[in-house]
Amino acid sequence: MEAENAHKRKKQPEVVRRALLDQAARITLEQGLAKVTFQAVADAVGVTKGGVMHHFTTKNALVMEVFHDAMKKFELEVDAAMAKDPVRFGSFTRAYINATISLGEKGQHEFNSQATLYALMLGDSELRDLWAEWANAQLKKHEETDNTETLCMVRLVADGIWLSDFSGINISDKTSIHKRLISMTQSEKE
Amino acid sequence: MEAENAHKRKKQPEVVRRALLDQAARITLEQGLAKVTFQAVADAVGVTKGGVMHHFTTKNALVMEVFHDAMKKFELEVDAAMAKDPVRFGSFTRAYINATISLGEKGQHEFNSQATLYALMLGDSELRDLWAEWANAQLKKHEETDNTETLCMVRLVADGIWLSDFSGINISDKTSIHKRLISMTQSEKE
DNA sequence: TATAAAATACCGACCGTGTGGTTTCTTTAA
DNA sequence: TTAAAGAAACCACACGGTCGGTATTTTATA
Repeated sequence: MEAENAHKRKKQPEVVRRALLDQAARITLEQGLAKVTFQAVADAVGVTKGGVMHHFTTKNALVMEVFHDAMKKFELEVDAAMAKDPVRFGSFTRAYINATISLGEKGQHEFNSQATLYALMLGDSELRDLWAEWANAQLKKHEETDNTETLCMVRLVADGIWLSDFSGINISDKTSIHKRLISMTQSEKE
Repeated sequence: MEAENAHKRKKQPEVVRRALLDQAARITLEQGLAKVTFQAVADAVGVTKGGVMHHFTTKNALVMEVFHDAMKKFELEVDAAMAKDPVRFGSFTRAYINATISLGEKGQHEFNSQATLYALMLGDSELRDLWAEWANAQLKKHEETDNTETLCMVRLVADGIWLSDFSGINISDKTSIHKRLISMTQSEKE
């Protein structure tokens, strides 16, 4: 996607739109919500500011779309993982921690949808409300299989790990904790 | 602190400075780092933009001071709690969760230093580095009494709870979880 | 102790820049 | 040929930052 050919290149609205969403999400993760400007997103995709605004009329609209996109991705990821899980009890929590904790090599921020969600939500109180509503709905949706206190705590640890990763704090043995969390989801007694 | 008397009022640099730091922290918590402008802080304290800039030459300087202030407060709070704790093992972790989790009535954001730290740090990558360095140092400082995996997980739960509170997600019984966390810090076996 | 001088605290008008947003024009696909 | 996709040149405004001024404290000196 070169900027040089300028607007002589082939028109691929869906491709451009996808790229805009992806790059906006990337900038959010790497530099924070404040750095997500029309110009920055436009530059990242190789398009002009006007081009971005053709797809997303306002900045708020752009951010909202990125947020909804990440929510959708996250939900799909969780649902897919749950579908593959033979055990019902705790299946949501297991899917949740796998989607939240990135076990790759540390140092570089994982580009997962949960991280995008958090980074967006933490920087904007309007999004925070949206997020809270959606997250509470998710919890309700899976309360039949995942409403014990232990499972709640397991998810909270996952959130804590994400926070640590995001801010660059050392966790001695993430893999070991991950295993332990998984095993905690497998005994039904409280 | 009235704006009307203009600059004929009595000069109280320390009082003004304290108020500026406090209000900047409050705005950060309630509206995010982006809304912390010279003008906004000035208005909140009842002083002019120039007045703010007399105390903090640049915005970065202001934010840094707020951050250091919150770090200091948090450290004092933790150290004080540890000093009162008769048991050595896990004392840092107990102090940490008490300083992090606010058990007050939900709905309104607790104005604690840990929350300020997180809200600031999450919105600025430079602060994130500072934070990571400091937090890692804190961990090292207390590794003698608090370096087991279980204690680490307990602290991660506390972080997760803060995140949930901050974003407005329901946690069924926070008090119960809190008790359980405390009890988890009291048996030394892994 | 009285008072002049120096330093400090604070005000308010101003500037440059970058941002979100508007408008108009050009290119391309249907 | 027409409507969508995108470019490009704008605009208004809020923000960070500068500057010169004024009132108040503090300090130095007689």
